[in-house]
Amino acid sequence: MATGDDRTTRARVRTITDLARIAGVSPGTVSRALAGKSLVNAKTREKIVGLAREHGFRPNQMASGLRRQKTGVIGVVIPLGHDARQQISDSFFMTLLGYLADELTQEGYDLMLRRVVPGEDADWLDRFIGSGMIDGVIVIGQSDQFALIEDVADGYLPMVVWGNHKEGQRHCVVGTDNRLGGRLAAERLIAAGARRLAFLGDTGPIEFAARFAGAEDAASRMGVSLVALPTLLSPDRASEEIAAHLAAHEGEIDGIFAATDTLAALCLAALREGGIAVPETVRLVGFDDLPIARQTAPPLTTIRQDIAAGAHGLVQLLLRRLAGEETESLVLPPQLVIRQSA
Amino acid sequence: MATGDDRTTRARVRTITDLARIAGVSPGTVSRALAGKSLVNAKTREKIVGLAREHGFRPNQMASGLRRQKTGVIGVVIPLGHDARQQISDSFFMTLLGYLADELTQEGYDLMLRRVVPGEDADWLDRFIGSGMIDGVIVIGQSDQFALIEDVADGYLPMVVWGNHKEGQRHCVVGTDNRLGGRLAAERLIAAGARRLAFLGDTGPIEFAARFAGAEDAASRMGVSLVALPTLLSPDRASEEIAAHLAAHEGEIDGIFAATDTLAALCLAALREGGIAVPETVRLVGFDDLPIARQTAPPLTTIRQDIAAGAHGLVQLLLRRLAGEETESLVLPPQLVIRQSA
DNA sequence: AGGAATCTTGCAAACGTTTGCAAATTTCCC
DNA sequence: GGGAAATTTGCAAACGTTTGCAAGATTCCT
Repeated sequence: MATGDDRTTRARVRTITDLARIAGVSPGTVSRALAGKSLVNAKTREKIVGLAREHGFRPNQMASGLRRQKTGVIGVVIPLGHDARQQISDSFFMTLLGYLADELTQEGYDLMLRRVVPGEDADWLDRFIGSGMIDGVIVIGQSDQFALIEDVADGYLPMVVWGNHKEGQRHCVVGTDNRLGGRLAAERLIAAGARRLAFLGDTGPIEFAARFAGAEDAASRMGVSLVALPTLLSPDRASEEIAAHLAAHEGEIDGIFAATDTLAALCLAALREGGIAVPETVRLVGFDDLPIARQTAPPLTTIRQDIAAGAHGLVQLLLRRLAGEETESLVLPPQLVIRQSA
Repeated sequence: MATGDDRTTRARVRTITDLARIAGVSPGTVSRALAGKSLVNAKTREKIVGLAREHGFRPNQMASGLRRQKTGVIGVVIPLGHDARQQISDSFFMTLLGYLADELTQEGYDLMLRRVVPGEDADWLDRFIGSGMIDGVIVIGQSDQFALIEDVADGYLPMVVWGNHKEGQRHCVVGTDNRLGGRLAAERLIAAGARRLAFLGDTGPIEFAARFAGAEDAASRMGVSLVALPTLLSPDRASEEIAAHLAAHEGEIDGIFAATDTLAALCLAALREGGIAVPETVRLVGFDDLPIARQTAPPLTTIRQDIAAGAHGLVQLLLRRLAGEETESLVLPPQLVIRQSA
């Protein structure tokens, strides 16, 4: 057996031409056989496929990509607006990335990942698209690059973005209805007895701004107060910042809507530290429904984003755009998950 | 201005030949100019680079890759041994992935991500390597594929694996000294007053087995007992399982070493549920030092893996292997982080 | 049996870069 | 000013695959 293997494997077969020589046919035929085209005789195909397997041959994707003018690779890019956001956003974006990997694999695409810092590289999106390495691109998070993305969208069809939907925008986006989510959160706090609300989080990023706006909608409709407690979101500083906010508003707040479960968890720790009972004294609602939401004490009431559905939507829309179709954006409904913090 | 732009951009310049025509030189010269080679006259280069920028031209990476026989892409593959492990492993692996993305970008490489289920696709590693799309590969986690990875390592140099180091193995691995970590955990539990220890986690995966072995070392040396409480690690079932374990060993255990912070967090919840005081009645130590470890109540004492250092090591070793060097494995020291759970 | 219709195959030209080689140009030195 | 040396360019052949076209086999029908 070993000798047999040695003999057949002796000259490594790396190209379709090598295989053609061994099989006694032309390279074109091998190509057609391996591609499973119907233009090749069944017996010939069988023989070629057998030989390919035996020699562990796989056609070179680069050459194939070059010739066919498509690569079978989808680019996934995460713009990091300010470094500070990076760590906080990780948990959510990374989970989304995992689902994306699964969805794309299932559709036969590979995934090329890039993190970029737009500040250092104004050209990030064009560069990725122009590289010729990817058939389409998924942008995870608009960060502060809304305008640039809009520009690119005008001349480049196969792009889908995870983020917030804004009336009349030109790029195709998939995302949760943040405003509705914010409303649900505030309504829950109010239903749980809160009358003096606070929003914990930076209102700069567009998604967070929408969550805040939704909360404002509910608060003003129900006639309760709402104050914004901006945080830098830098993971090291967030804890102190939150504690400072809580101290500054001691006794003036009885319901907190955190922009993110991660922030909510930190907030919960700060409240515990301060001896403030949750949910008795202060009610708390998070956003995302990350795994951590289940594991805090008490478990977090939160607004769930359906990450799996989001990934699915991103990929399906992208596929249709790859086929040349102009697609609409997709706005997913958030869902209130009641646990024990509110 | 608009007219000027229109005129120059009129015929989209997509290939190096297009640009050559405009610049009045040969394609070869353009190629050399853009590559920054010294064989081209400074003035010519300047002109060409200027035109390239003006027209937003970027050389096609596929063609370049094909010709140069290198792609500038590193494959990162996550084998999912059994589906069950997937979700639990996410938190740690995804963080590692983030750091890898940064390290690789910094070195000028792109990252191609693949998740594979070895059970469904026995050929996963060869297929990735043979695709011709990547210059090297980083495997995140050995899962249950140790033997297969060893085989591949014999014939393929540019591969580095995150995982456990085993005496005499042939593939280059970067990872934490799990056994030492296990010892540190057990020693901490004992120092905190525990005498009847338990290990919470599946001892199947090789990393976890090593952690358990390390704990055994310490336990037997110090003359305390240690029992293994295997868990399936499927996220839905884990909670119930842990609760069952705790109930079964009620009062017989005063120190728990959880294989993972995620498990430790679940365990903490179960203990709280059962009204068992931590760390007074039962001491608890986790592993990884994930962000969550800081946010539980009480915060977790845990064994820290330096993920950033791991990512750095993986990339540096891979680079040396790409240069043809045979490299040794890299074993990183774990670090005990004392918080309040033990 | 003879030709039309259908299958299979081979040929050769792409896909867009890079690069060894040699030709053309410039610079330098005596 | 003349030739050697150095610099700058162009030419054309790769890299490994796919695919339109046409030629060669087969099959089928009358």
